[in-house]
Order: sequence, then structure tokens, then C-alpha cells
Amino acid sequence: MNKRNFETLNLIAEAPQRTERCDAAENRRRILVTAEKLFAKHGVAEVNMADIAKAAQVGQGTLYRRFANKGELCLALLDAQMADFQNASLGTLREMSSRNEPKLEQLCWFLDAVVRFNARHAPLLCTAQREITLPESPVGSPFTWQRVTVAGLLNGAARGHEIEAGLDVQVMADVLLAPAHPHVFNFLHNVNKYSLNRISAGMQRFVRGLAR
Amino acid sequence: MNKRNFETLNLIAEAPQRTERCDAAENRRRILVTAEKLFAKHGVAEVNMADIAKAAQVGQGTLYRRFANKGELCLALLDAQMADFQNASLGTLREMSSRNEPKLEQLCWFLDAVVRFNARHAPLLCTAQREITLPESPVGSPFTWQRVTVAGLLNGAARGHEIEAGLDVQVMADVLLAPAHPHVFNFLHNVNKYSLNRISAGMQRFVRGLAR
DNA sequence: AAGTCTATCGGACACGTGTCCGCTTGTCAA
DNA sequence: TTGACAAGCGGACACGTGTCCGATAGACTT
Repeated sequence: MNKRNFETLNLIAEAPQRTERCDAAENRRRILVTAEKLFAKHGVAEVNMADIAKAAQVGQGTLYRRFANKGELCLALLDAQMADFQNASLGTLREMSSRNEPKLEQLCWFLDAVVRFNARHAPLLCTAQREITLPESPVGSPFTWQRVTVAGLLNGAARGHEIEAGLDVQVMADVLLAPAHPHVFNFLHNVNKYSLNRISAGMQRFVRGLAR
Repeated sequence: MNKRNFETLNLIAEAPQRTERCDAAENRRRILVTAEKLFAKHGVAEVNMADIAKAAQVGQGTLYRRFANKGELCLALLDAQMADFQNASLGTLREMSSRNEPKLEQLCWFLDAVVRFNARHAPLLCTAQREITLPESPVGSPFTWQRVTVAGLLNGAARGHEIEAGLDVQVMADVLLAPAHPHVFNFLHNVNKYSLNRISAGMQRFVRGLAR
């Protein structure tokens, strides 16, 4: 197998010093397939780690050796789709750049894309986020690239004099992405019942407010 | 649960149909005092419900009868301080209004106050938020008044023509407050190590972007 | 092919959360 | 004061998470 599913986003990649034992690889594959099936059938919240282990015909120890918690498992399930999203986004942004579209315009597009991605994967993202929070080293977080992308676009906008110079780009990027954090987003969308369009428009309104 | 722990913030107040039995009141008081002491001594995360019950010389059932989970207990501990904060904020806002200061200026001040409040009570807020999330009815949430206040200020700004008419005030208020959500705030402040000033300034920058 | 080493396995277990239900006791009415 | 009733109590228990460690069996060396 191409291993793409599992290592694509592994930014803190330590070179695998040894090829994975093939029974281990097989177990991991079976765990992921089984988990996906169970999640689809009963909902993420209703399935527990013991269920998954049993259904995958694997001991709990084995399960936890691979995925330290349910959140990591969810993240692994999302990995392929996050990679696709990342690639597609970068492609579109490059294309927009080649057409000389303003960076702020690109930023608006990207935020919209992030919102829609998060909406589509809300259950997994929420479960993932719940377990990870602090232990994640800032750099290794799979969400980091979103922050980096937004910060990069803001920097580009500053260089292109679309926004004032001297803006605290780091902070602005994170503040701008805050409504897209799974927990908050879930609150906005599923509790407050704001439509994706409204949320997205709200975030974009703030982007436009940055224009000089 | 029949009655809120303290009633200060009890917005959805159902009239207490019966006075609380005095042994129950005494237990509740002792639980809160004990929890506060244990939290202060060992940190919120290190203390569990069983510890609290034992230290308060109360059965676990009694503890859970009063506080459905650790989050509610934390919220109860915060209740008094949230009420103080709320009153102080409203006072200041009224005063600013009487001086005819722009609503957007008031909004900036309020967001700054919220950030500082959240920073001071981060541990309790995080624990509280972790447990509550969905079960909270939107209206009953103790954080609702922050959203209402921000929305109100935005509405005022719209009426005063400080910002464009037809803005989606509901959504803007929630999006604006997103960085102050305990989880997100914790990430910004404790993981990313952004200072309170930077975070606050970032949020205020977005407010200024709304000005026409 | 045989042996060694170690990654891997897997179930028992420790822990925290939250619930259940029979017992206790305060409160109110007579 | 007494009795009845409901609110309150509390410990045992059910469940989910995550860890531990003896047993197992690939992978590599010779």
C-alpha cells in the first residue's frame, strides 16, 4: 500500500528507522477500516475504543499502541481528506495568484473553503480536537497549515499594500481562524444554526475590514 | 437539576417552588468551599469528583445531585465573579454611553475586558466549557450575556451609523467573540504564547474594520 | 534453517465519571 | 407532638478510557 493515508501529513516526520512489521501494518489498516465503518453506522460519539478493538479483532493494547486516543484515530481517518483539501486549496490559491487576484480575495476564498471543509467533517473534527488540545506540539498540529496559509496570505497582502503595514499578522491569522475551530464552529453552526454562508460571510467581512 | 447553585446569573429563573432543605444548603456550601480549596491547592485538572466528595464529607451521589459534572461545579465557583464582572461591565458601558462615546469604542473596551476576564479564570473556564458544550440550551448559557452585549453594541453602532446598516449583527457578534472562547483563547494565550495585549488588539482591529 | 532480539500483541486492570436505588431525615400539616 | 411524604443522602456499580506487562512471533544475523 502506498502509505499515503497515514503519513501524508506527518510534518514532524522522523524517518521510519525500520520498516513496519507487516502484521502491525495489517492491523492498523483493519483498525481504520473498521472504525470508519462503525462511525458511519452508529455515529462517532456512540462508538468506543473497546468496540473498535473488538470489531477489528484486535486487543485494546494494540489499538492504543497505534492511536493514543479516539481523537488521534479520528485524525488518522481524516488524514487523506485533509491532504486532498490542502492540495486542492494550494492549487486554487496558486491559480488565483497567477491571475493576480488580490491576496485578500484569496484569503476570503480560503476561509470559505475552510468553513465548508470543517462543516463536512464536523463530527470527526470535534472528537479529534477534544482529545488533542494541549499535548499537540504547535508545529505538529495538522491544523497548523491552515494558520500558516492564512498568515502567508496576510503577509502577501501586506507586501502588496492591500493592508496596512505593521499589522500583527500572526495574531490576526489566528483570531481570524478562531470561528473555524471545531468547537466554536460546532456551536455556531449546530447550536446557533447559522448557515455556512452566514458564518463564511461574517469572517470575510472582517477580512475586508483590513483593506486600507 | 432543580435550582442553580447560586442564583445570581439564573436568567431562565424558574421560581424556586420550595425552599431548599437546610442540610442540603449546608452541603452545597461545604462542597463549593472544599472544591475551591482543593482546586487552589492541587490545580483544577488534578482534582476529581471523588476527591471533592470525600473531602467535603459527602457521598458522590450527593455531589452529583448538586453539580451534574465537574464543569457545572466550576461554573458555580465562577458564578459570583461572573456576576461582578457583568455588573462592572454594564456600569462602565453605561458610563461610556452617557459620555456619548462611540459604540465601537465601547465594544473595543468590552472585548478587552472579556479577554482579561477569561485570562484570569482560564483553568476553571476551560474545565467548565469542556463538560458543557452541547447540553447547554443556548439561552441558558452563562456566556450568553457576553454575546448579547456584543450584539447590542453592534446594533447600537448600526443605529448610530458608525457601521454600515444591514450587517449580520448576530453572526458578527459570535464571530468576534470566537477568539475569547475558553478553548481557543487557551490555545492563543497558553500554547501560542500571545500576550493579552496582542490578542485584545487583534480583536479590536477587526472591530475598527467595521467602521464605515 | 536456526537462533536471537525486539517490536508487537492482547487481555486484565486501574482510574475517573456519572447513575441507581434503598435508606435517612427535614418539613409541613393535623 | 406526631405522622407521612418527599427531598436528600451515599455507597455500590456500570461504563469508558488508557496503561501495563507477560506472552507471541516477525525480522535479521549467522
